[in-house]
Amino acid sequence: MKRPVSLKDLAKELNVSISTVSRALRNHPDISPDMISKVKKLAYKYNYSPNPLAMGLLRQETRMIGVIVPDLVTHFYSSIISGIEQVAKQHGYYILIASSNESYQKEVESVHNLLRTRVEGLIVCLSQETKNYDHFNQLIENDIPLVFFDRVCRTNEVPSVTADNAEAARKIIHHFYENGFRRIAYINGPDHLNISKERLAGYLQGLMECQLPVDTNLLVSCNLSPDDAIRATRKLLLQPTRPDAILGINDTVIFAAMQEIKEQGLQIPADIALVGFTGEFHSTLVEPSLTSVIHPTFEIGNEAARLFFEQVKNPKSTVRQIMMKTSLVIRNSSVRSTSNKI
Amino acid sequence: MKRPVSLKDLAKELNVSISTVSRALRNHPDISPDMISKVKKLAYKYNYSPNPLAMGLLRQETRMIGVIVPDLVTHFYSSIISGIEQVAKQHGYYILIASSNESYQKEVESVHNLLRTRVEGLIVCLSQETKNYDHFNQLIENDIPLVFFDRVCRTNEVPSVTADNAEAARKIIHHFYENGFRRIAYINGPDHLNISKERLAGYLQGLMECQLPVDTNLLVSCNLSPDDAIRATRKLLLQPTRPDAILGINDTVIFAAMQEIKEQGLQIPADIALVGFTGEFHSTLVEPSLTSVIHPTFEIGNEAARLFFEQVKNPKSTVRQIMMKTSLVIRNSSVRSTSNKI
DNA sequence: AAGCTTTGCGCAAAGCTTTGCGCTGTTTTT
DNA sequence: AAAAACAGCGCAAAGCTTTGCGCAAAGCTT
Repeated sequence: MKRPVSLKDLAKELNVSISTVSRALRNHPDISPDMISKVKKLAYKYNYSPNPLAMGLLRQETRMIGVIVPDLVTHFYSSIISGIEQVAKQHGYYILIASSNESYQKEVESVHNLLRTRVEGLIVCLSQETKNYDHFNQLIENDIPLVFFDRVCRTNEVPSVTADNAEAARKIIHHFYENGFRRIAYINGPDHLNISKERLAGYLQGLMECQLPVDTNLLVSCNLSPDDAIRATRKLLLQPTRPDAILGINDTVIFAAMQEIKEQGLQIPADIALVGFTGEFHSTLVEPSLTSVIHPTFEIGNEAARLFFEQVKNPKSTVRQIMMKTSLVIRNSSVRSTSNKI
Repeated sequence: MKRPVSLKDLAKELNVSISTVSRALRNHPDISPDMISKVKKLAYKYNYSPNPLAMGLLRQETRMIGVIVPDLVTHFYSSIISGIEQVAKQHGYYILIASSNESYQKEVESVHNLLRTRVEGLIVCLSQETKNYDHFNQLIENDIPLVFFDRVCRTNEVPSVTADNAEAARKIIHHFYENGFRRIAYINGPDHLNISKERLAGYLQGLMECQLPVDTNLLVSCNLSPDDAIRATRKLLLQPTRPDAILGINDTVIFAAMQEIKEQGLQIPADIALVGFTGEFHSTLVEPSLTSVIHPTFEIGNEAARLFFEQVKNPKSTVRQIMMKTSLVIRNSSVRSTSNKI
């Protein structure tokens, strides 16, 4: 791999100093028009572009953002990453992606690795396992830009973008209620996650508003793996009186539930209605199509990046929390009417 | 954002020269044990880590790989990216991801942008639109490491990783044949793509081997969007004698076809059998579950990265083409027996 | 024609790291 | 005890860019 041409190379060929070449390329008034055009011509010929390493060293900026997500292969995260990338690009920034694979250990490592590479800051969605948040101290203490999204923490110190989880869960309960469902179960995620807490709160509030009793038998938790979701579903189905509707903390969980319910020969939504969260792409393709809360993933990424650049511009900017509106898309898994929707 | 500590900072605090600090941290024999431990202690205290920009400048390496994919949100690509990332990490490299969004224009831009940031090379899957390959000249002429995967070009100059597309398509035809299907249609992708050509070749060979006639009415093309796939499907369904089986160039296409077929009130696989390509995650969730050729995506990423590092180590290494074995996973969309598989 | 301004360019430092070489002061050799 | 060896550290360059300042030559003023 040949070394790219540098100012030095151009300067040598033109028999001028490096500074002259540098100034010529930037149209500095000290440089004669003749020289400017000669330099630019040569630069074009050799396809010169400034070395970002040198610039980074000089300006103390790398124009790179570290992004940590629980996984790369879920549509939810990749779509958010797309959203981040779009805004980053507009600012001339690149993103460095690291996946925690839902592991606290790997998340901590990723934070350190990314900081070592001198990213200018981090945009992070916490791993499922993460309960301790000390690995962000270094960022916070040194005013290194940091933004959380979806799964967040330390919200009084760190800006974040989340969905209106409680509100969304509330709406789902009302939707179930209006469609005649009364024994509404909820498969929650790990207790320490904000998304779990918020959605649970919405679930409870929804029940209250609909004057439905809270039955703790209808409340189960799982880590977010399909296997554990199946286990949780079985637990629900073993109740003396089965739930007639299940809300899942996300679509992965609800897909697993769906599989288990079918396995047991039950009909959806005749026997049990389902509603998921986050609106993975295949919601429309499963049978029956899945009612789900759609997250504006791309926009969440956009907003997260914008919060990031707010901090880059002003390290002491106020800590803002952005809450994104979700929308409940009603499909066949939660309505008993014979008319097929969507 | 505070500046990270540098060797200079450590040197000043210890009243020694920068070189001494640098050598101490690397256990250089010229440095006394006392000094070494003093330096290391301080470095640990201040959490020192070498500035990669300075190192990059010195060693003329950035330890970054540019990766260009048609999109970020498909499981196929994000999984391959995971595979690339794994091997990259092992080598202490980071990857810079750019999405072409299936646009030739954006692909060309991405190549230039990434080269400007001084990535050490590129791992690329061509966009659907790309028919001209000149934007890779710069890489090839300057021995900058380059690897293609899945959608490839200039294979005598550039190493690549592909799937055994022809073989896979062939096997699908045989599978259809064995299950009693005779009018087998194929929805192909853009003609200029190698994956289109190869799968078409396998389709034709499969027909021949099964002694089925080639009916050009059963051969339609689409760009890879769901909308165009629906259009192509309609065209097939309008035939005087409908096909009784459809092979799609990938799962996105076949999902669209599935939707359209259901829309028209036809049964799968009773009226029409389906087989897809690339094995997106939700294949198991659709109804009926989709028979599909599974690509070893993660391994494709691994291999691509390995080919990349072969070039990094030896710029003149031989141009290798790796072909990965796929596997046909048979589910319900392509078998008429009453016994449910998977 | 002498002095002043302007024009056009080069020097050098800073940002950070590694490393060949040189330089002291001490220890060992004979 | 003088010479040789060695231990332990610093200088400076290289990698690339920008920019304040200095300097020379040319042009201008009166």
